[in-house]
Amino acid sequence: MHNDPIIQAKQTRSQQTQDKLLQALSDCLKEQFFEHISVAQITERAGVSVGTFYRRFKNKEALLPFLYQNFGIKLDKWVQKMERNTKDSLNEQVAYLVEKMTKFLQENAGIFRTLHLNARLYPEILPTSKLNERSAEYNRISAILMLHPDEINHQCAKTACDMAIFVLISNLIEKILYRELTPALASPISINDNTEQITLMMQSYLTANNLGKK
Amino acid sequence: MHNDPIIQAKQTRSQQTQDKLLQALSDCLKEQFFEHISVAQITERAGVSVGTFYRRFKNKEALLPFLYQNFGIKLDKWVQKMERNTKDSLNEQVAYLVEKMTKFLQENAGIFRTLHLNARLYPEILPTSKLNERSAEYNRISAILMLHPDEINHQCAKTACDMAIFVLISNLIEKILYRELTPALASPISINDNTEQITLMMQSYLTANNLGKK
Amino acid sequence: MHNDPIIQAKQTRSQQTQDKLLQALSDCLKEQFFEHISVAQITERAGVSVGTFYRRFKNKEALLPFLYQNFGIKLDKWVQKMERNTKDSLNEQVAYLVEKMTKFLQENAGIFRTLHLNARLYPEILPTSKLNERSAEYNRISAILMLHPDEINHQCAKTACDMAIFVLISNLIEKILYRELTPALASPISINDNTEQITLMMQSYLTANNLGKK
Amino acid sequence: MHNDPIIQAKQTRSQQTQDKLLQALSDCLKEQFFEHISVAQITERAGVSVGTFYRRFKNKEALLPFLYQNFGIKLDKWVQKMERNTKDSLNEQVAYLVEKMTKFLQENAGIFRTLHLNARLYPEILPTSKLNERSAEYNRISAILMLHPDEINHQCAKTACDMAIFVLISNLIEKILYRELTPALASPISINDNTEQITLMMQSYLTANNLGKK
DNA sequence: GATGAATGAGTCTTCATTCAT
DNA sequence: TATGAATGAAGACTCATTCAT
Repeated sequence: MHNDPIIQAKQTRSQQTQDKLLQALSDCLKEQFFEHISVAQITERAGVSVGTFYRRFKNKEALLPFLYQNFGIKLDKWVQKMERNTKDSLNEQVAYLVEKMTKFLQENAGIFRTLHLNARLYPEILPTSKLNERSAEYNRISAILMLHPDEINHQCAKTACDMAIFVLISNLIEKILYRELTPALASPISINDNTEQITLMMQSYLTANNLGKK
Repeated sequence: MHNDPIIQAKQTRSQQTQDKLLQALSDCLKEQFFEHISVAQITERAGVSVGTFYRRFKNKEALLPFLYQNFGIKLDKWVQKMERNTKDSLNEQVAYLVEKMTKFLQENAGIFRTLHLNARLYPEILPTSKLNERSAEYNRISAILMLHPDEINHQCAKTACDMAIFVLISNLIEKILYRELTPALASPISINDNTEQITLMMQSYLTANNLGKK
Repeated sequence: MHNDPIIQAKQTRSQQTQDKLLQALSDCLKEQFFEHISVAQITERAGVSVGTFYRRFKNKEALLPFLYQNFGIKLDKWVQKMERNTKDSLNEQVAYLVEKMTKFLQENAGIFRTLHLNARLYPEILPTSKLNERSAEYNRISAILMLHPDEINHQCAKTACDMAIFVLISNLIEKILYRELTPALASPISINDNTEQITLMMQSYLTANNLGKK
Repeated sequence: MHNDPIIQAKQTRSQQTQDKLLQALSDCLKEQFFEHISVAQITERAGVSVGTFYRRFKNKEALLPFLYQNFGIKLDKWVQKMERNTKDSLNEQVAYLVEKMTKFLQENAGIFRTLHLNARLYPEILPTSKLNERSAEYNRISAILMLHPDEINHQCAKTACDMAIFVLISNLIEKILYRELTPALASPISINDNTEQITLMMQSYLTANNLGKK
């Protein structure tokens, strides 16, 4: 006769449906692109009726913010993990970051691809605030490199770290998320080589070695 | 009453229709994404009937290879120009390449974006052979850097050049084509800084300076 | 622990719910047509759940008879008022009736329009018995004119009075309820002129002047 | 090998479809109200596909103007007929008009009901210009009565004729189009009596007999 | 009883593709 | 051969009604 289980159950029912729908969308996204997924498909996969879908969400697009939000949590956790596992030297830190980020992208390729492409197809439906939050996380990753300021040989260490992170991410997006397409495909570098070389490139860039320029 | 002129005329007419349709598609692509363009729209813009469209092309997707082909010609010309304008030192060569490629992408952002996204949305409709041709062009760009072998301080100069080019392209795709989106947006590097820094990074990477690593 | 108060309370509560729903429907009808009002809208406005609605009423249409009934009470009161305020001469009586009826329609245009249109859109859901009751009220209005039998110059005074009332009502429906639509709109008669002229017409018709007929 | 038949055929095909759809709507309207008719119903009845419907008309509502237009032509013809068949005396003229108009409404009750109700349900979709045209036709009918100015005993003959016509139309709308509903139902006047009495009323009103008032 | 979540039939609408002319 | 009318499958969305809690 306790209230809690009942309330819990009530909350859960509603929430369960929403979760089922989000999960169904995630599943569908592994096979096809958002645009090609119909509401009927999602609801069928979720085991609910279309009406139920429209009771929760205004339309298919309304699901995306939740996807972004869920992803944000995942991303935050990952960054936290990186922040807890710092390395003693810059070079080690860079190597570790490249390795872990590669793995992170590989393991979440489906969701990453979706969000990456959606952002490009529907820039308007992304709430600006969310984007800013990503910016915060990029900063935090950059800050991890900044833990080794004396090893960074650069006019502006901050800029260098930001740039290194940005280059790394751009590189991994193409190499990991779209490895079977141009430009990744056109480039004869294997994934393993890519990991090694991008590490090397970041290290070269960040450390003293830029004396050569002028 | 000679056959030739008539056939000629027919071929020409046929060709004209095809060109008109391709042009119409290109025009439409400036305003909306391929997916959202209907056959009716294309034919209306081209001034031909839908029936005529289906006489020439199996479906809308069948237009894309032609678009890729046209782009291939453009790309080839650009690479040729790069091949003709080589620099004396590796560092100069890198700086020149970064500058020109940035400009090339900026000037053709529309078509680049379309092809880049289409490739990601419809990987299946890209004929493999076309991709290989791209691969050839990537190779040629890489080869330009290889003109300075003694300046490249690397186990495998070829790998290093390929990698440098691939990183450059990935970087420019995000920074130039999607500058208002994550990750470009989340990164605080300006476009000018990006040009400068990516040059620096490639130079650091390619030249001797990797002594620091170990 | 007496039953009465509880039952009373229950009945009251039940009745309250019903009243709330009827009131909600009335409110909605001021803004949109019955057809376009959803059960969800009504219940939301009434502050009850849809389930509760369906416990009370078979469906949305089942609300209408209650609306008609409420209106019947209003109408009855108005007729009673007319019956209490009779005039000495037929002409005066007609003028008074026209004036008051015009005002009555103007003041209740919303509900009149609704019932008038609903009756036309859903003739089947009007319980016949209710209609007969209207018939009774029409008769009572007609009877008011019949209070001046000697002034009515007609083969059948009853027929003449019934006819006069019917013509008056038809005229006011179009002129008052739908004054911005055809036929009212197409007719260049102003509302004031209409009041005056319909009075005149009824008087002409009812009084001696039908000598012309044969 | 004449062009005409072919062109004719082409024009006809397109036109035929449109006519079929309009006819189908008309047929459906005999059984149910516009609002309750689905596009699928109309196209099925017309023997064409839904796609064909949407090629001609933006949506269901887009059919209405055509219905109005067709009706306008019919109405115009009827008015012309009335204009050609004038009577020698006002009384005869009134009687003739009442008789013919009653018949006209009876024969076109379906379409009249539809237009009358639609105007009330969707006042916004009626192009104002069309309404004005009706106004012209009302004027023409009124003008027929005005052919007997010396028989009309009224301050303003024009006003009297307009009023008479408006009252007649209002009366017939309720009595003919909605004879089984309030107020027509509530009034004990038969249709035959109504014809006779409305004639009488108009005659009384228009002719000298208004001396009695004061 | 009351609640409101879930259902699913029904409607509108689009658009790729076919086919009569 | 070119045209554009016709087709119909497919998808989005609504809402009256039911039913588990």
